[in-house]
Amino acid sequence: MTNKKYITSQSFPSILRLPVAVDLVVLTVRDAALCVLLIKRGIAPFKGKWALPGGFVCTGESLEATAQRELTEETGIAAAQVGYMEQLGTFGAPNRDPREHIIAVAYLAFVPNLPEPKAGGDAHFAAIVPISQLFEGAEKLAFDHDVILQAGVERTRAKLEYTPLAAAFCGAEFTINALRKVYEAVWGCTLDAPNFHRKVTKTAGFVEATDAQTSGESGRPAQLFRQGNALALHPPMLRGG
Amino acid sequence: MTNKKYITSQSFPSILRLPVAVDLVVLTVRDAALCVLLIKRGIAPFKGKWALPGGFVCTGESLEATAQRELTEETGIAAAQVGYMEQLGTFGAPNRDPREHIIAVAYLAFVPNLPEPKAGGDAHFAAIVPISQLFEGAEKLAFDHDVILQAGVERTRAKLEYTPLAAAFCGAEFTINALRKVYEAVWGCTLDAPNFHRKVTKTAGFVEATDAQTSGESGRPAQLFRQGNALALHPPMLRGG
DNA sequence: TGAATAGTGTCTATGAGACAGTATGTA
DNA sequence: TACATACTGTCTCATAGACACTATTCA
Repeated sequence: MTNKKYITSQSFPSILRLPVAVDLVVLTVRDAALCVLLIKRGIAPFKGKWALPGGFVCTGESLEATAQRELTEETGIAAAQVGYMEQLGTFGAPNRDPREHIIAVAYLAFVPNLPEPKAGGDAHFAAIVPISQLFEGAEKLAFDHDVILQAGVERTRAKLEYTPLAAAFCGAEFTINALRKVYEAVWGCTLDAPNFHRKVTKTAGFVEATDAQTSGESGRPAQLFRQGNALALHPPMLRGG
Repeated sequence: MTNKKYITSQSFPSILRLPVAVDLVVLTVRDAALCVLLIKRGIAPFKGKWALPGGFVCTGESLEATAQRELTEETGIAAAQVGYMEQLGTFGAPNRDPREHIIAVAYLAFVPNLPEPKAGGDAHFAAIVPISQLFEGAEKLAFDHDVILQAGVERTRAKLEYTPLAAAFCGAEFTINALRKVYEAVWGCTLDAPNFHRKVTKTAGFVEATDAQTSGESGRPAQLFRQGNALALHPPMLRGG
């Protein structure tokens, strides 16, 4: 579709039109720490700064399609590797990009522990960085990506309370112990292993047992589970407070 | 700012630009029923259909500013009357508007019981309609507004569980009974009045007592409360199941 | 006094949390 | 056998829910 054709298909000639970007908060748990996938910017503005991966909505494309496309293009993560994805929020301050007013729709994705990312097609690098390092360090992300990342982390912490989505950080099959380590990484606390085990296995729809067990490791083999079919946990997990 | 100047300020000449609308899900409780404020469309498409109020983002305007402006322009509700407002989500399917691809950022607002709305400046009518009537009836809202409204109602039901925002449906001061009726309207159930009273008054930051009481009504006067300063309820309200 | 609404007491069942104890694997 | 990890039992305390009961107003 040519630009000319696009222009002539406009129904509101006088209405403001804005570029719409989709930015991704891709989270994973690595070495017992919640981490985010970042891209080092190769061009101005914020050249050399870390940023969330993202890109612009194209003609005829839904927001979800843009998110999936950018995930693959920018980070090399296939759709099948993504444990969960949802819309996080939309950020539209007129000055959030120094070039012009750009609307950013942020998506939040949970992926199981990843291999080191390969850089995408462009001349930029991807890295998986612990959240704690970003919040402690003085280094700011590009644009308003600190705010978006913070929103993503808080959404994630809340999601683990009332949904079974912690399993989205694990593979298809996982032990209760692995699930507990996800909670501990995301919430930044320790949980009592026996009580956690009972709570998870007795909450309807949280996990379902498979026929398999772990083997070859030290200690008693652990039962393997799959994510259950519940959309919400009744009652929810609690983090005190 | 002229259109010419706008065009020359673009930094990405080849990038798709889309109209960005803000649509409002304005909810209130009236006659013990959760209701939404709707506008009857005066122009095609969907002429004569009910729709959510909304309008386009203007130059230099944030999403929140657009939401506030549309609320006042389309419904006559002043900012001070709004109990609470938050972003609900963004809807961007390419075919959601038959004219062209339009991104809609939806906002959710809670307002205390309203007077009958006056029509806005345009030739359209506003009405406050019970949610139950919309979900039962066969009549569909314009565009994808049924989906947006559904998302708003579900967000609201969830918000009442873990925040003190039910108070945003009441005035500045309210009785515990009035607060309970908000819960009953939004959740569509009945709650035990004595237990509700104890739960609300004993949860830190949910409500704070004022010096005032009701008077002139039948029965024992009721203490008046204000919304507390808690952002979240620990532990949350429960709706069973 | 009676009706109406506000608010408290109290009993029971359920679940969270602490932590002792048992089960089952590897070295 | 020693050790490591998985899992279960059990006790205590806090809270939700049911519902009897008391308090305070108006007619």
